[in-house]
Amino acid sequence: MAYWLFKSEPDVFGWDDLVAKGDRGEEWDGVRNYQARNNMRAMKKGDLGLFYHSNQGKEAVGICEVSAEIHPDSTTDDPRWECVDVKAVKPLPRFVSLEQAKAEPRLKDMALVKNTRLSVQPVSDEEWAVVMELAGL
DNA sequence: GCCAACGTTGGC
DNA sequence: GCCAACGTTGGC
Repeated sequence: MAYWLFKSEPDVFGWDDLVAKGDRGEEWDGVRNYQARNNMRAMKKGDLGLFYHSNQGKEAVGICEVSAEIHPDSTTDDPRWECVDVKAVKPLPRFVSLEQAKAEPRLKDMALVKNTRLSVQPVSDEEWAVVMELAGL
């Protein structure tokens, strides 16, 4: 199983919004970046991801799960853009901030730290384990 | 609100 | 196919 990180601005669509969607989850639409899309193409149903609040909070707040694999993005007619569905699994007992990630040597290569503008990122097994530790899981 | 980083677009 | 111009993201 692979791990990922999904970025969203809480003002637009935050963790609480995903939780409100329940088990059906929500389409991760609106991605217009090839790298991010390619990451979504690689996702399998059941993969887990960190839900990260960009701009406000700047912290990972919860764990979500890929509930549907890649399919066309319903918000555009452009066939290039596809997306997956995600659903909330559980909130993190302790949020893990960007600041913490930057301060943690084991996370120095994390895409979150190195490539701040990428909205859908892969997370390695090792990075996932460290984040879980910081989150109190 | 500013600006750096970076991706995309379009002229040549 | 290169590269300048432009747009967007996201941290600060």
